[in-house]
Amino acid sequence: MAKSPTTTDHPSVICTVDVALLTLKHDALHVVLLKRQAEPFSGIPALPGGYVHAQEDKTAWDAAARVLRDKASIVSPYLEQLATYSGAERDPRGWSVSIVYYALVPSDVLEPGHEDVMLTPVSRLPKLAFDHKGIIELAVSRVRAKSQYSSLPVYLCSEPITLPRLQAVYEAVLGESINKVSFRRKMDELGMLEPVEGEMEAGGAHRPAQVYRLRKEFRRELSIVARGINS
Amino acid sequence: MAKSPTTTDHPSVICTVDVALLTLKHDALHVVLLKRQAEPFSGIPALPGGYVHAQEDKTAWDAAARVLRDKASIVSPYLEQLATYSGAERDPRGWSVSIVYYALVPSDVLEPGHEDVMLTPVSRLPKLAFDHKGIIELAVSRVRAKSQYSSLPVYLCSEPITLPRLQAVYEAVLGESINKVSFRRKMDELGMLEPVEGEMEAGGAHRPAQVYRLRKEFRRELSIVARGINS
DNA sequence: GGAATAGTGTCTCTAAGACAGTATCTA
DNA sequence: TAGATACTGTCTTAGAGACACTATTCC
Repeated sequence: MAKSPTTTDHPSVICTVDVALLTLKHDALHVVLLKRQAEPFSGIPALPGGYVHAQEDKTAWDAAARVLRDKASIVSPYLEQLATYSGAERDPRGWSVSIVYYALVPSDVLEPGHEDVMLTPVSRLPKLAFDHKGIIELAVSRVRAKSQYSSLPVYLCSEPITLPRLQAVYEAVLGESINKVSFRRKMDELGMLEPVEGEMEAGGAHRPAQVYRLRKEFRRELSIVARGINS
Repeated sequence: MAKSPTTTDHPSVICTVDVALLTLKHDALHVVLLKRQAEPFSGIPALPGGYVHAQEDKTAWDAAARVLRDKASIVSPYLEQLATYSGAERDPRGWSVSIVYYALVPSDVLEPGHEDVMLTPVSRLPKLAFDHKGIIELAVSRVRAKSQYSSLPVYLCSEPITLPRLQAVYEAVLGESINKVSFRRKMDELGMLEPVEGEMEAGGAHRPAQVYRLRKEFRRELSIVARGINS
């Protein structure tokens, strides 16, 4: 065991972060991909990512947030660690570590402008750089699993929200229809929404829906229930 | 963006793995701790861990398996990634990444011999090196959560197993008693056990218990149920 | 036979789903 | 008023827990 106080005995590890930035478009999960500008995999779509900047980032989470800010102009999304991919084979430059995060945003915070930004349905992924295809698949399955028993999908919605729209979001994420009564019981149990008194969402030839907002306690924190939404 | 083909633009990141090795002793979860031999935190208990050896380890998982082999003589435990801890503050040597794994073993595969090996109840953790206390707490909560709806606790048992003993293991992990009928229904639903025909575990002044073994499909793979064991 | 634990049959209770009813808007 | 969707009341059904009963061993 070395006792070199400041620097590395084993410097030959590349340390990066990548972010699977997910959103909902046309009732389907999409992921943000960027065409790579540099080798390796130049020109191939990849997740937004980059080196950890030890001088600048306090943690890998901060590095992921910086990547989102710089490459997608996203400022404070729901951002959580997914897993860490590592090994000698995944990057031709050498033994690499990628600490991977996933983020959820409402589609309206994505700027349409950017060149090279591809908003791609997760069910139709093209060839991707590195092991990013497997990463996205893991991210999607994680989001599906957490959506079963938590308020996670609200981060795909812009506020304020109505229960019918939120149910459509859950159904899009989970890929199956949900019983309306059960869904509303579950949202009540989650306790994350509060009605905005008197506010209704009109806009159709039908009864308007009650408007809700997310309680402050759940703006950055998930709400969890013991038994999931479907079986 | 750099295009240096083999080495690092940002070399000043320390890359390590740590393992939360958990077992059951006296019906309580315990974690294996080692007194650190070197600075920093020399003499303080810590999780078994070490540098990633880029020449030797194909992935971080392999590094974790090597650490277990070298430091605890554990050969093929259930070993799964927990999370990655990173940042400038957690290690006085500099900006560090620790890819953390957790492992479950039956207590009888732990060699009692080793000096400096402390088998410590997770409910009575001493002062620990680095951020290892928080890591252990996360590992325990992850194991508890997964045990609700999966066969994870079987990795804490040595085979062959009986249902009464397995129920005691689940109860120890979850920290609450489980209805016997429900538990047996759930084990049946998990479908991971097969009875060893004719084999009974005697050893008391009472009816002997049917002996089961783990089906081959589940030796390295969890079995999952949709609805958890308790509510 | 008595004590102890293994294993099972069955009733109750809770929670999820089905379904239909009422409410409230536009055209 | 017709049509559409929001919301709610309530019945049905499925799964989890309670409890008691039988089974099998040792003493």
